[in-house]
Amino acid sequence: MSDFSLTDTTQRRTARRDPEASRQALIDATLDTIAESGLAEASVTNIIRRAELSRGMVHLHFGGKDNLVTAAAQQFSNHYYSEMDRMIDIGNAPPAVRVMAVVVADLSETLLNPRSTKIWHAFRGAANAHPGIAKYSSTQDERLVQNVRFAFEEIAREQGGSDTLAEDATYGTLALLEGMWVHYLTDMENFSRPWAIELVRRFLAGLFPNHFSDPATSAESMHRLIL
Amino acid sequence: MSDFSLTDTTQRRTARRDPEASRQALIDATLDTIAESGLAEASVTNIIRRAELSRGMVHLHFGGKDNLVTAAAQQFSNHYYSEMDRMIDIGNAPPAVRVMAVVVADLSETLLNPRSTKIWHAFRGAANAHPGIAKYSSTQDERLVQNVRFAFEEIAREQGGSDTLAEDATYGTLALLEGMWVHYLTDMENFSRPWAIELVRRFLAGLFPNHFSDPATSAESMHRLIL
DNA sequence: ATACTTAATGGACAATCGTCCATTAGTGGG
DNA sequence: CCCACTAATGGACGATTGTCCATTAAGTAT
Repeated sequence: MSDFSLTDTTQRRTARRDPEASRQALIDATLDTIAESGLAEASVTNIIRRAELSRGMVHLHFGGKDNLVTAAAQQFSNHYYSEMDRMIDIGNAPPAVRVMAVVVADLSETLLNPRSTKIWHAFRGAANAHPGIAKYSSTQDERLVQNVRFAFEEIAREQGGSDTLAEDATYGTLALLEGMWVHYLTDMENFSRPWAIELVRRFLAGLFPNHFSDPATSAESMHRLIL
Repeated sequence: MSDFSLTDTTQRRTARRDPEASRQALIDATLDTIAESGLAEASVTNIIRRAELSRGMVHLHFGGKDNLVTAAAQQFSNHYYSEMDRMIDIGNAPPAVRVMAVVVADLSETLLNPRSTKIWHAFRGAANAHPGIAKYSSTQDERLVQNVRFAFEEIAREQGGSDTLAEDATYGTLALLEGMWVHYLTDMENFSRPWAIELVRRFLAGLFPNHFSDPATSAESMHRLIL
C-alpha cells in the first residue's frame, strides 16, 4: 500500500525478466504437454505457446530442446523422490510399518495420479533411445531400495528368514508397485488405492505373517499415520 | 532344376510384386526401428529405407503412417498372445502348475527379450496420446486374465480361501510380472529368469502354501514342462 | 501379342520441425 | 540520466516430416 511503485516493479520483474521463472515455466509447460498430449506433441512450438514465452527461450535457457526435456525428466524424478521422502519420514516405526509407508506413499494421490503416470510412462518409453531421459526414468533409486531392503532384512532376521528372502521381498514389493502403476494407467476409473494397498499387504503377509498381519499395517491405519 | 524358368518366375514374384510380403516388410521394419531407435525415429523415411521399399508403399498399403504403426502394434500384441497360448497349452495340469506356466512363459526368452521389452514400453508410453496403439498395449487380455483367475479360484476353493483372495492373487501375479518386465528393461544384464520365477513362486507360496511349495511348481520343473 | 489391372516407384508438396541470431526492451550501476 | 548488461523477442533458415499422385512396370486375362 505504502510503496506501490516498488510492489509494481517487483510484480513486473517477476512477470517479465525473471530467468529462473522462465526456465521453470518452460519445464512446467513441457511436463504439462507430455501429460496431456504425449511426448510426440511436445514440440518447441507447443511448449512455448503453453508457457506464453517466445521461441528463442528454449535455446537461451537450455541450449536446445533435448536439454529442456532432460531437465523436465530430472525435475519430475526429483519431485517424486522428495515427496516420497517427505511422506515416509515417520521416525523409527517398526520395519513392517516402514515398508508399508513406502507402499502407501507410492500409491497415494500425491505420487500416483493421472498426470504423473502419463508422464512417467511417456518418459520410460522414450528412455531407451534418449540417454538423457534414461538417467531419470528409473524407480530403482538407490536410497529408496536400500531403505526398503534394510526394513526387510530386519524383519527377516526377527523371523529367522534368509537374506535372499529379504532381497526377494524388496524387489518383489517394488515390482508389485510398478505393476500397480501400470494397472492404474490402463484402468484409472476402476482403480482403488485401498484395494491396491491391501493387495500388497496381503502378499507381504504371506511372506512375513507375523509382521504384515499387524493391524498397524492396514490401509486405514497407514493412511492415518502418513496423512 | 527341370523347370528353371518357373522357379525363376516364382522367385521374382516373391521378391517384387507381392503385396502381402510388402505389407509385412513394412510392419517388420517399423518394429525393428522402434526396438533399435525408439518410436520417435520410426519415420516413414527410416522405415522404408530399412524395408528397402519405396516411399509410396506406406500410403498404398496402410493409407498413412498412423495405420502402419497401429498395425505393427496389433501384430506385436498378437504375437505375444499366440506364443503365450502355445506355451501354456499343457493339458489339465494342477491349477498351481497352470499359473506357474503363465509366469514362466511370460518371463521366457521367447516373450521377454530386449527387442520385445523395448517395443512394449515404447508403445505403452505413446498409448495415451495414440488411441490406435492403446488398443493393443494392454497386458490385460481378457482371456489370459480369466485363465489365471480360474486357476486361482480353484486353488482358493481347495484351501478354503475367499473369492477376493483369488482375485487379489490374479491381479497381484500380473502386477508382479509387469514389474519384472520393467526390472528387465532397466537392468538386462543382471536379470535372471530363474530368480524372477522363484520370486513370483515365493510370493504365491505365501498366499497358498499348500500349492506353490510343490516342487512341481519350481522354476526347473516348470522349465522342463514347457520347453 | 495386346489390353487390362494393379503393385510399386520416387519426386513434388505444404507443413512442421529445432536451431539460431539480429533486434528490442527491461534492469541495475555509475 | 545514461550506459552496460542481458533477458526476451520473433522471424529466417535449412532440414525433415507425412501425404499424395503421375508414372512405370509386372502379372493376368483375352
